[in-house]
Amino acid sequence: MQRPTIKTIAQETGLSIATISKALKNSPQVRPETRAIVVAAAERVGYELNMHGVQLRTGKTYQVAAIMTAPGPKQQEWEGVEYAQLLSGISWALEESPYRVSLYAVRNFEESLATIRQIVSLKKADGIIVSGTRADDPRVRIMQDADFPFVTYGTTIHNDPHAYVDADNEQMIRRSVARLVERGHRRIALINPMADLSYAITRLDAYRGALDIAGLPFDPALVVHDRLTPAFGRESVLTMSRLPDPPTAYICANEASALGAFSGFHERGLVHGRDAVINATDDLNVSQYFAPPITTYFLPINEPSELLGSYILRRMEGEPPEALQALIMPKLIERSDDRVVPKR
Amino acid sequence: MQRPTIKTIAQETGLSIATISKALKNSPQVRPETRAIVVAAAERVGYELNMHGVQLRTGKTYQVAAIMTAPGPKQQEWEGVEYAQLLSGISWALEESPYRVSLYAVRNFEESLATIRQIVSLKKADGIIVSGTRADDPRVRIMQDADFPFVTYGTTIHNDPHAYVDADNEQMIRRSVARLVERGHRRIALINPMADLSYAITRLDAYRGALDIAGLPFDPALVVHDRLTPAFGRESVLTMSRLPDPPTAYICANEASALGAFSGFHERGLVHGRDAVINATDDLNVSQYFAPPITTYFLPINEPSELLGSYILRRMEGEPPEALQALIMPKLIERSDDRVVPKR
DNA sequence: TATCAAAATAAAAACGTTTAACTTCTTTGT
DNA sequence: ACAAAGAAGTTAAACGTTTTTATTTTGATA
Repeated sequence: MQRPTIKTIAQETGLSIATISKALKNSPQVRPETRAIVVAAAERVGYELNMHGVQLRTGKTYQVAAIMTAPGPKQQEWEGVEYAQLLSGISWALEESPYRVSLYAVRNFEESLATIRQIVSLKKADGIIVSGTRADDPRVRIMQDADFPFVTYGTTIHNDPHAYVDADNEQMIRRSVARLVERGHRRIALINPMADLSYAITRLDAYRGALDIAGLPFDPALVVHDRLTPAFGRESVLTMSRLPDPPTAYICANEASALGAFSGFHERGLVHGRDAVINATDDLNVSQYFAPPITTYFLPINEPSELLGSYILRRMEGEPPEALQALIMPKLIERSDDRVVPKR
Repeated sequence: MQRPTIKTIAQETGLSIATISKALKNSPQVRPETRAIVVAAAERVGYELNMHGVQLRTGKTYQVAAIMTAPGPKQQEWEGVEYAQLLSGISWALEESPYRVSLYAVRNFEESLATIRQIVSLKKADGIIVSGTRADDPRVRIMQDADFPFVTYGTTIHNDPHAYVDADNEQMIRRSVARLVERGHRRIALINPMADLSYAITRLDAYRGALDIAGLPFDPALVVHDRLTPAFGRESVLTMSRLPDPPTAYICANEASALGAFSGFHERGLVHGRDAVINATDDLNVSQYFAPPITTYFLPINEPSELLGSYILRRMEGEPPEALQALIMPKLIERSDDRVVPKR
């Protein structure tokens, strides 16, 4: 027995396939009574819309492309693990819609650029979600030029306005620094993501601004940029703790680097809360299990990810991008006093 | 200007669309010279196959459904993070093929069952990759009954043979236990995944077998089953360390639970290597950053994930499932001596 | 050179849907 | 009472491909 089509329903009801099609999509051209008959018949025969027909006819793909930048296979590091939660959040937001998440794993920025170019020009999806935005992001421009719906996870700085979701990095860093200064810290390290990422710049600027306000000097030796792996956090601590005037606080951009920082503490014999402290930005709620638990700004990743999903839906419906911008302020979770007794 | 189709090429070359179609798929029915002409023309006009037409005509979807079981949004726990790497591995394995990974996030087993039922009956994908297998898995049976290509990440115990990829849990646990026994441990705890998962049973059986061989008694109080979150690892340590005769070694099923176990150590004032030790199964290579680093069986997750990708491709090509089964033995990484001085 | 089989190409139908254009029927306004 | 307008439905074409069937071309043979 074949899968029923609108033709099946047409025969079943004696109506034409055009009417069936219209009835099923609630066109005002068909009478409510007729629609009821059609719907009943569809129900009876177990009809389900065949997307392939729709896609061919309308050119819509009903796919949302999620561009996932993950390091290559050789690169065995704890990086980008929050992507799992990000994807599931997006997927759930699309659940009630006919759209599916189609995954495009890429190794680096260039690949993501090429992939996006292809998706846009060959219309392999109806919308794109992309993360790891740069200050001036060519991918954003490509999609804007083609008038292609997209949402970024992360802001840009020099691009025209577009739909985005991001944590409020600016506020987060300003308050982090201010709080540490209040607690007597004068040498605060910033473990920052890759320098070309937009939020690295935002964080750095906020950091410098906060230092200014506190009347503290900016020391480039206390700022590092790289991929946010544990290895990076570890190396940073190993290096900076050897400075003549080492930091008493480390602000880590995520939990992976914070974990690595702990590893560096262990290696150097540093004790958290005595020699220095670690703060972090948390989106997996894992810092509470560190020993000791650390103070973090916590933004449960499902929030931005579900927002990404609903934004791309609304963007594909034609809503203007200006209405689809969210900066979310993470919640401060103070798990540690974070005071450090000044040496001597 | 419209996107070129085979019709464009037909006009361009003066051939019929049937010939174009055949030429482009290397049918022996078309002369090499003709094919050359067609290919050249296709190149010239920048032709790309339109999948929608193909899909409608052939019924193939060129989608591989990846069923991702992730806890609901409220459930803010570090769980299932390795899924990100899993998905990217699969996605890379499919890169050269026309197939794409389509993501289906589900909250629990029942949802995954329903989702798979739907994918199979409505043919929403050409193949399925599913994880979290149970000893007797109804999803496997559904797919087998429908003769639907699939690969599981994880074995089953009571199902008919099918394609799978898994770590060799049996060997891993046997050797883990034997190694700990060699180092003087007589009370070894097993932090195991949910009891209905196939690998929980495999691990438990191996654990009992290894204890038997070592002449040690089996104590049910030393075995716990639950979702592998840090919270679970932590709770397990908090509880077990209060036993009259507490364990001196904890074998954790993944890194999340191992991290939680450390948190439990910290809470109880236990020192790793003095009071007890933690071993784990590692697929993200993160245990090296614990303080102190712990001994693990390491299986870089990209290995099984790329295997999953290539297996599903071969399965969709019609290879028999018996040829597509892999049990991978993780590599022992001894980061700690793991001897514990007996109390008193 | 005529014949025939084989090889190469063309024609046409089909996959399931949407939609523009058309027909029929009913209602409304003068 | 009748034309015009509106409502509800139908017809037919179209989206881009594959594949079955039909037709033409080619080359070998008698």
